[in-house]
Amino acid sequence: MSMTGRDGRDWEPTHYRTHTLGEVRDQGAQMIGHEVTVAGYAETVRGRGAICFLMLRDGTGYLQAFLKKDNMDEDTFDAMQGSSRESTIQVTGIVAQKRPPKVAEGEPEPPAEYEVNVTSGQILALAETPLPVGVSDDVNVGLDVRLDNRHLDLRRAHVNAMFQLRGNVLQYGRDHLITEGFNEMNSPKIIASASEGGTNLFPMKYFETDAYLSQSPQLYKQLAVLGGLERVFEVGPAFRAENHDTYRHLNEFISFDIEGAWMNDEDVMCVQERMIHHIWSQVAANDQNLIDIINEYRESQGDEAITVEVPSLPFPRIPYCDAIEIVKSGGGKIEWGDDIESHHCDLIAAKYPGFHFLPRWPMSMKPFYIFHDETEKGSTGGQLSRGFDLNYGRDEMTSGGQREHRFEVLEQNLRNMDLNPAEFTFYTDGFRYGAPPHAGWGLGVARLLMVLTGAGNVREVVLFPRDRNRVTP
RNA sequence: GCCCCUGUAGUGUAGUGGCCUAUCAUCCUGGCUUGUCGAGCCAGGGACACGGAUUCGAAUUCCGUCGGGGGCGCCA
Repeated sequence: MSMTGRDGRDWEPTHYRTHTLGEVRDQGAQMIGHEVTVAGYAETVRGRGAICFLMLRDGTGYLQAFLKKDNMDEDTFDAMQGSSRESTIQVTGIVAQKRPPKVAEGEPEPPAEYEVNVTSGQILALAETPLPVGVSDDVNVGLDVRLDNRHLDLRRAHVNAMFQLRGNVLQYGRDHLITEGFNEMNSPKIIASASEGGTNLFPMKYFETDAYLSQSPQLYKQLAVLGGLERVFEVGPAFRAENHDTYRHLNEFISFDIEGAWMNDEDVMCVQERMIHHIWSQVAANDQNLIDIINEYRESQGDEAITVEVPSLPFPRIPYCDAIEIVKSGGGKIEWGDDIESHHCDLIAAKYPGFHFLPRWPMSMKPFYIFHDETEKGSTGGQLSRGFDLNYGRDEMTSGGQREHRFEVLEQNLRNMDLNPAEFTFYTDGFRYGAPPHAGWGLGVARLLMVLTGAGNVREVVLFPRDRNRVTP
């Protein structure tokens, strides 16, 4: 005997239950008269004296347990009738058809529903009252209160759906990269020095030595490629000690990172758009139930429903020089060599609201390890690079590029940026013994989820976000 | 780091110097109810972030502290 799990597959029964709630709900017709043991959270407890209705919830759905004082031990009955919302309860009983609810004259009869007529059971864990976050309350709880009580927030249907979707998205991304020959790897998160210039590192003590939390797997995935793994990817955390406080930044975030040998920037942009296309296609094909749950909540809050529109390929490419012109013609103040800031992105997004690549940034704006072709110059004669971003609307999802594989050029790039090559040997040493041309990118998983779920804040789609003001829970 | 906004029961809110012994919903506690399903009915409970100032009088005005939100920079 197996039971039907949340994913629709057969699960082995466990010590605490013979069936899932969704299974009894869906297949109750064939189960009438059979004894089942189920368990779940008590979402509501409606008492009527000598009878009691317990609405149980597990990962698969809802099922009503019907308790009658005459049918069971009286102390057990009283305990369950007096239990608080969100307590976990196990019941054993006989599957039966529910009595149909009263319907107004002329209304159609609703389809048959099933319940468990309880004969025995126990409270597994009683919930304290009151709940800091009402799981089914019709109030709009603030994000900070929710994050302080994420374990309860997660019991809410739409929140739970978002994180199920997140897990699926990671799986679809992995699946796609594996079909393209990428090998999953893991890089160290404790490092002795910067693996990528620019951002602030979190210092830590590694025994008697100073060390840092890794800000990026950049160097390590390159070394793996140099070593002949050819195509690698990693899904892992990056840590950045920056004092930003916006809807799209965290100090710890998960990135989807790839690196591939014998590839240039255009090659890995193609990998990325195929991967995103695959993720969106799979979500559209498999996860409409989760999207529906999210939309049910959104509609209750007066928010517009989200739809999964699979983006068409290829994504538009808007080279930096063209992007500057779009910003200028939209009234933005910008010159060649300036960074494209958020308010500039708004102007570009007006023309390209979906996914779009911004390739060929000025070399002067990119790190020393980005590849450049000396024949590629910008409209004012500045050196262009093979670095790119991927934006969705105004938001940056990815940055990536072809990497410089020639040792001498790496050293020259450092000198051009007034950096001392002697201080970057941790990076450049890997390139002394020959290196294939290669390229890669890092994609913010939470930012991708924001697009997919319509979340207005990256914290919505990160279980336990870490920002400047939050290290707990 | 800079700029702007904000802090009222467990949660979400009303409140603009006296009508506040502070509104409403949800919630919580107790009681009634042998078919509820947004259960119902009855009774009860719970808050002005903290410290100072102005004033006859402060939830309301001002200052400080500590929280929270938004924007910018930078980034994924």
